Amino acid sequence: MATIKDVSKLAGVSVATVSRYLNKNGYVSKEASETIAEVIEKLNYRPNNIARSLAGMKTATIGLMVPDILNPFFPELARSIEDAANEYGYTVMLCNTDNDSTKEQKYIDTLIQKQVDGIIISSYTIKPEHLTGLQKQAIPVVLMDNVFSSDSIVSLTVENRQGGELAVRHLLEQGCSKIAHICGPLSITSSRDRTAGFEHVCRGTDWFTPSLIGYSDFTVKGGYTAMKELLTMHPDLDGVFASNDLMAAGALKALQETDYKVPQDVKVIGFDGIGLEMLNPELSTIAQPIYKLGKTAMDALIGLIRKENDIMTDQVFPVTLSAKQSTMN
Amino acid sequence: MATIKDVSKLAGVSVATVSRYLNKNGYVSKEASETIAEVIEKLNYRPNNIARSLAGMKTATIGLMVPDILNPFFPELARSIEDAANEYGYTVMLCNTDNDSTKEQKYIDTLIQKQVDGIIISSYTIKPEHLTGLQKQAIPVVLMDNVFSSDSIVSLTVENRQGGELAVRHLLEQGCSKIAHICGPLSITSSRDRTAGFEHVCRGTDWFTPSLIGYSDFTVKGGYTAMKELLTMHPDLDGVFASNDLMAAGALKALQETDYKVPQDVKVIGFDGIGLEMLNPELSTIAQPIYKLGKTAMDALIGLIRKENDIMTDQVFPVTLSAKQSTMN
DNA sequence: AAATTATATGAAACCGATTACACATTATAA
DNA sequence: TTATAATGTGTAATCGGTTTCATATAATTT
Repeated sequence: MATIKDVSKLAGVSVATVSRYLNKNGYVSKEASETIAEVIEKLNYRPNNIARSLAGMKTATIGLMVPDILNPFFPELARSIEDAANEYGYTVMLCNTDNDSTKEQKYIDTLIQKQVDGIIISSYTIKPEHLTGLQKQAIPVVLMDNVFSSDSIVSLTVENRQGGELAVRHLLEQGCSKIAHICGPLSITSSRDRTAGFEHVCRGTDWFTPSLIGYSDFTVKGGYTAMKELLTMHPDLDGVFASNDLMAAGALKALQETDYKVPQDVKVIGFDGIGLEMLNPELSTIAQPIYKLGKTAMDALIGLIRKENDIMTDQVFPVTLSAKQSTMN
Repeated sequence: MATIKDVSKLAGVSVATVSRYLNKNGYVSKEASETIAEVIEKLNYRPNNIARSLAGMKTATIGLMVPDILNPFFPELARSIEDAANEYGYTVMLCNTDNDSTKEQKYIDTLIQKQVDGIIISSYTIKPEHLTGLQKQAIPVVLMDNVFSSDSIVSLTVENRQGGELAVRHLLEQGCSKIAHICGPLSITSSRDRTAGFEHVCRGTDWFTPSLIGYSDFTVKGGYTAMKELLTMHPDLDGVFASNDLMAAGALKALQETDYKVPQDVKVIGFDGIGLEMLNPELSTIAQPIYKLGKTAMDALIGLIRKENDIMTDQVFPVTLSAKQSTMN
C-alpha cells in the first residue's frame, strides 16, 4: 500500500505539499499538482483514513444505535440515515441494542473509542446519565423518540398524541361506534402518548370503557393476542387503533381468523407507516415521516459536528393519516 | 480525553508499561498493575482505537454490503452478522448498494480507506474484477449468494436448486396438479437456480407449460402483478411457487383479492424464510438458515483475518421446508 | 527601488497508541 | 557461588497522515 511518503518521494516534493494537494488547502503550484496527480494515479494511492483521523481530523463515521433492525421500522430509518450520511461523505456503524442498557452502554463506549464524529440514538430505554460519556468527549448526539435537552443533544420526535387522536377521529368518521385500542409498552414515552391521544378522544363518549384497551408489546404476536382477548370481551367492537403497525397487523390477523371482515365489520388502523404492502386489506396508519426523520437527524448531527451556529433545536414532526383499505367504507 | 501518556505520568511508569498492561502482553509487576488500574479508573481512561489501529493493530471493524436493508431478508442477515461480530469484538459498518456497481465500487474504496479488517458482501451484481482492490490490500472477503473462488475469498450459498425442487414436490404432495411459478430476476444466479429446480421437477409432467412461469422482480408488488397475469391465463391453477417470500406474499394477496381461497383453492409457497408472521394464512416457505449463514460468514471472515490455517472453504447450506397454513390441506 | 504581499515549499512536531530493544534486577539451576 | 533464565521497565522508533512555522521567490504596491 502506497503511503504519502511514497508519493512525495516519487513526485520529488515534500509530504506537506502532497498533503496540501490532497486537502486542497494551502498553496500548491500547478506543476507540483500535476506531478502529484500523476504519481497518485500511477501508485493508485489512497490516503489512509486511520492516519488522517489520528492526525486530528474527523473519522467521517457516525454511530447509529437502534433497538433492533429486525423491527421493520428501523430498516427504514437506517436506510434514510445512511443515504443522508453518504451524501455528507459519512459512513454508518450499525448497533443493535435490544433496548438493553448494558448493551447500550457498551456500544457507547466502543463508539467513543472508535472516535465516531457523532451518534444517532433511537432508544426507548436510554437515560440522560447514559450520555455523560459522550458529553465529556463532546460527541454530538441526535436522539430520536426521546427528549432530553442539552447543548450537544438534539431530539427529534413526532406528534404521537395528536397521531393517536387523529387515528381515533378517523375511525369515528368512518362510522365506528365502539373502538378498541391496543397500546404498546407503557415504558415507552411515545407509546404512552399515542394511548393518551386515544383516551383523550374516547373518554367521555358513552361507549368507552377501560376494558377496551388491550396492553401489548409492539409485536405482531402481541397484537394478535391482545386482539383475541378484546374480542372475547367486546365481540361487538367495530374499530381498532393499534399503537404501531406490527400490532395492527397482528390484530388484523386475529380478526380475520375469528371471521370478522375488515373493514366491513371492524376497521383497523395502525401507527408508524412502515410499508406492509403485503397485507390484505392494506393497513391504514398514522404515518411518521420516517425518511424525513432520518434525513433531518443526519442534518442536525452534521450541524452539531461542524458546530454551525444555526444549530438545529429539538423538533416535533407532524404525522399524517394514510387511509387504506382497512378503514374504508 | 486522557491519553496513555497521562496515565503513565500519573502512575509513574512509562507508556510502554501501560501499553503492556492494557494488552496483557509482556511483563508488568503487580504493583504497577494496581497503580495503573487505579489511575485508569480515576481518569476514566479509554485507549484510543484510532491510534491503536494506526499502530498496526486491526480496526476491529468489518464492512457489510447489502443491496437494500429495506428488503426484509437483509435485516435478518445483518442482525445475525452483527451479533456474531459483536462476540468477536468487531463492529459493523452498514452499506446499502442498491445493486448498483458504482455505489459498490465507491463503498469498497471507502472501506479500504477506513481500513476495515474484512468485508461481507451480499450482492447480485458484484463481479470478481470489482474485488481486485480488496485483493491488493489483502482484505478478506466473504461473499454471500455468489461464488468466485480465490484465496482470500470465501463464498457461502444455499441449495437454491434443491430448494426449488423441494418446494414443488411439497406442493405436489399436498395434492396440487397445476403449479405456477413466479420467478425472480434472471440476472441473479440464485434466482435462476430456484427456477431451475422448479423446471426440473415440472418439465415432463402432463400439465406443464412454459406460460405457467411468470417473470417478476423479488418484490411484493411484482409478485402481485405476476400472479394476476398468471390467473388470467390459468384460472385453474392450484399451486404457486414464488422464488422469494415477498413475491409469494404478493401472490397471496392477488389470489385473495380474486377470491381464491388459500390454501383450499390454491396453495402457495415462497422461498427465504423471512418472518412474515403477519400474513393470513401464514406462508409456507423454503427456509434458508439465515442466522446460521450470518454467523458462519462472520466465523469465516475472522478465520481469514486471523489467517488461521484451517480457513473455511466455500460452503453450500441446505434449505428446509417450513410448512405453514398456506400449503395445508 | 524599496517595501509589501502573495505564492510555494520543506523540516519537524504532533496525533495516541504499539513494540523492538537495551538494560536492570531477581529467581533458579548448575 | 556463578551462570542462566525469568521478570520488569524505559527509551525511542514507528504507524501515515496534518499542520505550524520558517524560508524563499515572484508579483504588487508605494
